[in-house]
Amino acid sequence: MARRPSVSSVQIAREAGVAQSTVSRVLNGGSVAPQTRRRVLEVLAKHDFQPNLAARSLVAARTGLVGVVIRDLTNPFYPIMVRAVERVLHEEGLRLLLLSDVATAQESLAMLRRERVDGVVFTSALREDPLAWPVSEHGIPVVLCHRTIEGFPGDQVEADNTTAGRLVADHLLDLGHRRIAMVCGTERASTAEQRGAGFRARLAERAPQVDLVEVQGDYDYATSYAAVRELLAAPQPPSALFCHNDVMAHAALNAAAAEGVDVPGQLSVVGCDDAPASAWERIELTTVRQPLSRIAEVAARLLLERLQDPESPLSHEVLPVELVLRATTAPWSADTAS
Amino acid sequence: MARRPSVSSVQIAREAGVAQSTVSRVLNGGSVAPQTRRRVLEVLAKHDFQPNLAARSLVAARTGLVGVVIRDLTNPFYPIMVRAVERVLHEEGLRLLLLSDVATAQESLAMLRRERVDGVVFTSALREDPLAWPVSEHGIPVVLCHRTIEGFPGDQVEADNTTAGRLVADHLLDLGHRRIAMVCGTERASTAEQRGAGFRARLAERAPQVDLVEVQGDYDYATSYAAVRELLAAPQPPSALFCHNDVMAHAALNAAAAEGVDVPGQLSVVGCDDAPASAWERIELTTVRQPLSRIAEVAARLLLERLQDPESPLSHEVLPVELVLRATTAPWSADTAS
DNA sequence: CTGAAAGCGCTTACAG
DNA sequence: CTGAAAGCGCTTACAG
Repeated sequence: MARRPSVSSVQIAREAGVAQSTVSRVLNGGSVAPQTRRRVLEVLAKHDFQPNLAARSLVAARTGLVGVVIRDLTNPFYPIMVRAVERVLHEEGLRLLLLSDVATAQESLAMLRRERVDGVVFTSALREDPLAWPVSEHGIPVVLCHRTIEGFPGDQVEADNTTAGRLVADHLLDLGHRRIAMVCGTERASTAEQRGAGFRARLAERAPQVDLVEVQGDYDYATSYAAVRELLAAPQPPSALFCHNDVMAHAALNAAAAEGVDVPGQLSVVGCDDAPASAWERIELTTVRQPLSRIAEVAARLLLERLQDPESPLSHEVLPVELVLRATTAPWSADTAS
Repeated sequence: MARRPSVSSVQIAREAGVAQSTVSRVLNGGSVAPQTRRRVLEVLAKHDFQPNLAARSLVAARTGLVGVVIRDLTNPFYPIMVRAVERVLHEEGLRLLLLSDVATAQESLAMLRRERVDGVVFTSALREDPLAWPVSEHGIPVVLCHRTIEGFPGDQVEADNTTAGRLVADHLLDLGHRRIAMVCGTERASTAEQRGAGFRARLAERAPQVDLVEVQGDYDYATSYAAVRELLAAPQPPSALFCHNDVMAHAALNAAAAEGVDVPGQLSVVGCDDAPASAWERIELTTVRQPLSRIAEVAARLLLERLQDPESPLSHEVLPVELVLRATTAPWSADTAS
C-alpha cells in the first residue's frame, strides 16, 4: 500500500550504463545501436518503466491532451460521442480531458489553459458560446462537433439537420396532419435552428395553411414533459409533434401517456437522434437517425489533422441523416379525431 | 488563430519587478507583503495568468489528478456517478482522468502510472479485477465505488445489495409468484453476487418449494433481451423476473412486448438501480432504488480523506436501498394464467 | 551512435 | 517578507 516511487529515466540510464538521453532516444525512437537499445529495453522492461507525462509535456511543444466539452453527460446521446472520440484519441496515443457543466465556462477555460491542451472537441456549442469563442481566441484549435456556429474559426462537423426537419415535415404532411406542434431545442443551438428551419420551410412550401405551434423544450426532459402536457390539455391539441431530439420525444410520449392521449391514434410523435431507447418495443419512436459515432469520429480526426497542419483551410462536413419509421406516427384525418 | 504563447511566472515576475518565487508565493498563499501582493496580482490579472499544471505536477508531490474508472459509459447509470464524483473533485480543485473500456486493463494501468494520478475511484470492479488490483499494488490509493471486492486494500462504498435482493424476493412472494426467474449480472461483480444471494436466501427461507431459474444477462441489454425471449418462449415460462439491474429489466420489458407477453398481467418484472427511464410512463418499472449520486460522492470524499491521511483505517460504507413499487408487478394466482 | 548540458515552468527549502 | 538556487523528469539540439 505504501506508495511505490516511480523510477525515472535517470535511474534506468544508470542501471543500463548509458546516458539519460540515450534512454530517451530508445523511448522515442531515436537512433541507437541495436545492442545498446537491447540493453536499455531490458532495464526498461524490468522496471516496467512509465515516463512521467508531466515532465514530457513540460519540455515538449505539445501535451498530447485534448479537451472534450460535453454539456450534459446525462443525455444518453453524448456518451456515444465521448466513446467515439476516445477511440480515435486512444489510437493516436492522445489523452482526453472531459469538461462537463460541473464547471462554469470561465472555470473550464481556465482549466483548458492550465492544462495546455493541444486542442478541443466541442460538442455542445451555442451561437455565442461563452466557452468556444474564448478558447479559440486563445489560439487553441477547436473543432465544433454536432453543433456548429456560422463563421466560427475552426473545423466543423454536423448532421444534415435541415434535411432532417424537411423529412419530418414531409412524413407528417403525407400522413395528413394539419395541426402540428414543434417542441424546440435550445434556441442558440444550431441543431435546433436547422431542424426548425427545415421543418418550417417545408411546411410553408407544401401546406402554408397549416398552423404550426412552437414550444420551447430546451432539449430537456422535464421542460418538454411539462410543455407537452400543457399542449395536450389545451382545447385544440395538435395531432402531431415534431421534437427536436429524442430526449424530448420520449418526454412527449410519456406526457401523452400521462394525459391519456393515445399514440399514434390521437397523436403522432417524431423525434430526432435515434437514441438507443427509441428502438425499444415499449417506445418504438419514429425519428431521424444521425450518424452519431461517425460525427464524433470525424471531428476527432479533423482535430488531429489540424494539429498536424494548423494552416490548412477549414473544413465543414455535413453528414447525411435518415428517417426511421417506427410506431409513433400514423395517418390522420378529421374523422379519426375522437 | 495563431497559438498565443502562454505567459510564465518568470515573465510575470519580471513585469512586477519581483522574484519568480514571490509570484509563486502569491499564487499559493505564501507570506507576501500586502503591497507586493497587490502589484503581482495586478500583473497576474492583466495577463490572465494560468499556471502550467504540468510544471506544477512535476515539482509537487502530487498531480491533483484522480482517475475514474467506468467500464461502460453507455449504461445511463454511470454518467450519474461521473457527475457526482466530478462535482466533489471540482470543489476541491482536483482534476479527473476518465478511464473507459476503450483501453485494455494493461493500457489503463500504464496510463494511470504515466499520469501519476494521486488516486483512483473505481466503479466497476470485478472480483479478480485485472486493473483494480495492479493499480493498488503499485501503491496508488483506490476506492471501490458501487462494486466492491472482499479483502481489497482500499476504502469501499456500496449499496445494501443483499437487502435489495431480499426486498424483491419478499415482494414477489407476497404477490403469490411461485415460478420465478432471475436475470443475473456479471458473475464476478459484487452487486450481482449480493443481489442474487439476498434473493436466493429469502426464497429459501420463505418458500423453499419455489423453483428458481437463473439466466446470465451480464448486465447487458442485448444479452438479457435474447435470454428473456428464450425464457418466455419456453413451455413453462416464469410468472416473475428479478433482473439484477434496470438495463436488463428494460430489456426484459421489451422482450416481453416482442413475445406478446403482457406485463404485469402474465409476467411481473423487477429491476434494480432506478434509472431515470424506469420512471417513464411508458416503462413504470418496479425496482430497487439505490442512492447513486450519494455513493459516488462518498467514494470521492473517502479518496480525498485517504490522500490526506494514508494510514487511517479502511472504511467500508453500505448505503440503504428502497423498493420502488410501480406498474410492472402484479398479484399472481394459478387461475390468472392464461 | 552517444554523452554532457540546457531548459521547459514551476515549488520549495535556505539564506538573508 | 523576499531573492537566489536547486531540482522535478523529461526532450532536444550540440558536440564529439
